[in-house]
Amino acid sequence: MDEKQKNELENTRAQMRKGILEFCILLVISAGKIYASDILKQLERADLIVVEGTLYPLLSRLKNTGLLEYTWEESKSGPPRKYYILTKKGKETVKQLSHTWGKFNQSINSLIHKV
Amino acid sequence: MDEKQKNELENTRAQMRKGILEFCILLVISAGKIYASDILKQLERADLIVVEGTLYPLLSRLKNTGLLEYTWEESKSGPPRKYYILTKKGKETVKQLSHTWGKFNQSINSLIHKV
DNA sequence: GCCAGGTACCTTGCATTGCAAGGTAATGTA
DNA sequence: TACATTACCTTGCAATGCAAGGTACCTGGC
Repeated sequence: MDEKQKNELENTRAQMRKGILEFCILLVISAGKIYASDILKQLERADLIVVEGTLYPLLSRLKNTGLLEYTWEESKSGPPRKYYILTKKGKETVKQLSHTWGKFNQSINSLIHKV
Repeated sequence: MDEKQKNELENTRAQMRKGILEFCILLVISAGKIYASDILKQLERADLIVVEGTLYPLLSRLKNTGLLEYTWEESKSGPPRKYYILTKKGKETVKQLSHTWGKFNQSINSLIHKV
């Protein structure tokens, strides 16, 4: 496999990752209050590469659309942290998106099995 | 559920769709030679919304990166058609992407089950 | 023959958004 | 006080999906 193809592959993977990013972040937060740096660690543990410059604007967007809210909390070892939780709307959205995810899975499986 | 939330939801869904688009197109083509308009129909049947303005540039890109090639064929009822097939590289890539898809599925499941 | 309608391919311009890079500020430690 | 660490945030660029509009070929009715 040559360099060009590797890049193409990595690019497509990146696109997939982007697509599920927002969903994954909501999933992580749905597990309980959490702040940005820890969200990054959780996602990394799930093999999803995300960086700060992506996460912060996204969190702001999700807050502005009413899916998230946050509270400041002091830390024992550093500056204060913004702890995010899902709003009621956020929880509903996660449910809907889980369903959507299932649907896409079906779509892809139906395409795969035609081969 | 209000209008704003619906939009937010639809937006996130659109992002997911985008992410898997390229993969899905390759899957469709992997089933056998096919031309653009029929690709659109196949995707629609799998509940994936795609439009011409998205598909054509993407097909060109995939051709340029060597994943696809095409041949012109006359039609019995209209202008000639570009029939696409996967190259060897394309087939490899589809395999890789199927694997990637499985991985993302795992990631998401691991996140879901933490809740 | 000619033109209306259908089919098929393609391009332009805009808006969204992930990401690299760089910046600010609070706290802890030497 | 200086430096490191942790945490939050912003700017500018590049990629890309999509709406809208455009070109060209073919068929069938007149």
